[in-house]
Amino acid sequence: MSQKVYEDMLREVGVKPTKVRVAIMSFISLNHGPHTVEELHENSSVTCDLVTVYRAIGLFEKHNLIQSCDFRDGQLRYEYNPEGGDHHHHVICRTCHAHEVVPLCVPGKWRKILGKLGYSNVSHQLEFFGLCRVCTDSG
Amino acid sequence: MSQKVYEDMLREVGVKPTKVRVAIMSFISLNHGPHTVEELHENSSVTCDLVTVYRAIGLFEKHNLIQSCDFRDGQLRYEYNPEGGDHHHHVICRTCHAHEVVPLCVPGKWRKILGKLGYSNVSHQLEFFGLCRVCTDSG
DNA sequence: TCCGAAATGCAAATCATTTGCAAGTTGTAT
DNA sequence: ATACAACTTGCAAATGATTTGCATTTCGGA
Repeated sequence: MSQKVYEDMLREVGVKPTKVRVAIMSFISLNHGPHTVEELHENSSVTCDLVTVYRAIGLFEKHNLIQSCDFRDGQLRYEYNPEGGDHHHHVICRTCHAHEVVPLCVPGKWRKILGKLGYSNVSHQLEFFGLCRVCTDSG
Repeated sequence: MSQKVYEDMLREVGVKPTKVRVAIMSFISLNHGPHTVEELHENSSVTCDLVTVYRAIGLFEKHNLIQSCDFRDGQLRYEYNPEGGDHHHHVICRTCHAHEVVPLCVPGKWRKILGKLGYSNVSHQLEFFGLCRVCTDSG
């Protein structure tokens, strides 16, 4: 397979492409939707300790290969961080925790502002919280 | 004092204005900057159990009186959620955890989009993460 | 004043995430 | 090839914010 793509992806940011890391990176790249660490652990094509998954995603996130989402349900989720286009966020129901994609992202010009503040390598985490239609009606 | 302001603020959303809640609400309204639960517990003008603070902010957040910020350092922070103007977000250094205000917020028109998705009572959580000047230089 | 619902304090549980350490793996230079 | 040093992994245990259960207290309305 083209493991190579993911190996290179890791090498590019200075992360040694071990078997486990490549497997997780591959899974996260190919499967949409933010995944819990548990999910990554269960579904990646390589068997490893849960701790190893934590360590891998820690690295990935540090190097901006993935981004985290906080649905406020006690565990973080992670999602592939595409360089360009497909960036988006989520809206989560405060009551039933249903969630869906919000096809919006913060304006590009904000990067400039953050640059002026002296920050480099900036990522962001944005989630919307509200009451979904069902919960609005029944609440 | 004009405790009354805060009592009314709570009553308006259907939260019984107990002494503790009013004290916390008052503190959070008057003191800028996101506060950890610990900080609220220590600095509010009323002595109460830490658990009570958790329960109070849980209520406040549910009713959108406050918003949470996740600096990714293991504890959530909370901040007064002003109806109109002063809304803003933060940028946090991934390395040294320094943080400062980013005087930006998501465009108002997004509310409409979220409304169309069927969500009411929408709030959001937005944080930027990057490397501050110091850490960029030394890293 | 009395009653019942809601709020609080205290103690203990929960549970995602982190850490320490020993063992295994990898790349590199000899 | 071989050996070394650095890095990665697994396992077990710790950490620490947040939540939960329950008995007691408080508060507003009858």
